[in-house]
Amino acid sequence: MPNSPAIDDYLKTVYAHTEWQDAPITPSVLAAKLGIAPSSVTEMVKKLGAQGLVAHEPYRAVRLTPEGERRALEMVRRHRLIETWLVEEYGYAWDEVHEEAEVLEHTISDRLLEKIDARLGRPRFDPHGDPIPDAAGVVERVRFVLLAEAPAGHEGRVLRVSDRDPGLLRLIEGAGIAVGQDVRVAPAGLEIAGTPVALPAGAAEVIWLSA
Amino acid sequence: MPNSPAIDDYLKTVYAHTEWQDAPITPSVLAAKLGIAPSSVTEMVKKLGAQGLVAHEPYRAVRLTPEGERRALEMVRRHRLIETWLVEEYGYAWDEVHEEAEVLEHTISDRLLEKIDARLGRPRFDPHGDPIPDAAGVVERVRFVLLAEAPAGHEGRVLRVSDRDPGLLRLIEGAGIAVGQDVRVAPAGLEIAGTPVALPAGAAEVIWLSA
DNA sequence: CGGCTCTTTTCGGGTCACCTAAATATCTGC
DNA sequence: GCAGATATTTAGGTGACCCGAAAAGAGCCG
Repeated sequence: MPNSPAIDDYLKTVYAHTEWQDAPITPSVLAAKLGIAPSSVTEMVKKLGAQGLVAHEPYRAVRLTPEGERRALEMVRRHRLIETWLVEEYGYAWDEVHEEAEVLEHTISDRLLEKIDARLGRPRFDPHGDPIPDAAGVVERVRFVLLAEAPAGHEGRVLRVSDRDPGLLRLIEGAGIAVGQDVRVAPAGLEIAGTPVALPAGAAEVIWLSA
Repeated sequence: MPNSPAIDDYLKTVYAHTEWQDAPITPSVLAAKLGIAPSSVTEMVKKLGAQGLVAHEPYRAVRLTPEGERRALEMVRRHRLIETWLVEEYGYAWDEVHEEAEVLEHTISDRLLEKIDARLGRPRFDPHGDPIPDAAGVVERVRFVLLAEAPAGHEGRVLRVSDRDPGLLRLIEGAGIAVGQDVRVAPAGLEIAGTPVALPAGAAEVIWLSA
């Protein structure tokens, strides 16, 4: 059973959904994230099930099998390594890499990917703070809290900013927030080194802090 | 009329055929080069004709329209720049780049391609000696002879070695022949700096010399 | 627990790029 | 200039992946 770009995208999306929260993904959410009709998801999920890549009972959420997860991690690795590479070597800003990586992850050969990985010094996190699985599919796990759910007064480091919305990413960057920064959760925003910082609308839903 | 990888491959292949010889390509040759059935070519050529990319009357050869050539040159540029980049930056050998470039040429964005071009210093020839069209589609043209058709005693520089057959490329490299070298055509092979060099079978059909 | 809503699936279709087999046009040698 | 060989086109499919409309299941509220 050979893979295809479409299949890889499904697996990656299912995986990504559970990476920073625990509920498994439902078909409608999967459809929304992939930008396709729910009926198409039903069909494809059936195929993935037949290939042993996902477990799925009708009208229930979709989960990856171990083999499905293995392949998903492979794609996540590709995506994040490529994003890192575009930022480090080609002067892309962290909010500009997602789309290009979305395409290249399907077409760069294993060989080139390995050279890229080596050249970057086998990075363990991408520019958004997401961990990059190693070639064996092992991922670093860190304890985290979503900013929207962190109590006021919580102190931590900005671990990750979701790369789903480039516009929001730019606003967040404009507000002076960067991955790796030490921050403190204020009643209505963040404090960086004691200085309060106003957050763009929706930002608390895409910023993760260390626990 | 959006492009597709398939369409781009047709245009590029039609263009490539007339680049180093003059007869326009026939459907069967096109099918052979693309590795698909002749009937598929008929169908696709009809579509390309409807889009104004090729001129074709039934049972005749296929020619590019100006617009078709423009797009073909765009693809040729992509292919050759990517090949050059893989050799210069990622340590690929000149016989290893073709396949990777074949895929990446369809998926690298204009923006990344431009950065690659700039980083390489806007090269005008690729590792096989093929000229790289500039962003406006202008190509360097050089007077050339196919080795198989050069008279014994002819002296010239190795301009180009076709990249179609990686195995043959390796044999040619193994024989000590490289792009840019000054050579002399001997009755049964080549002379490099007076030393006769034996040629692998078929090599004379893929090596071009300056006229 | 019955009805209403929202989610998911089923069903019939569509496009793209490919295929094989069969028909037809062109070319070549005599 | 005609027969046979060869090239090309037509006709009828196929597999991926997607769609919208309609049917069916699941969840919830009174």
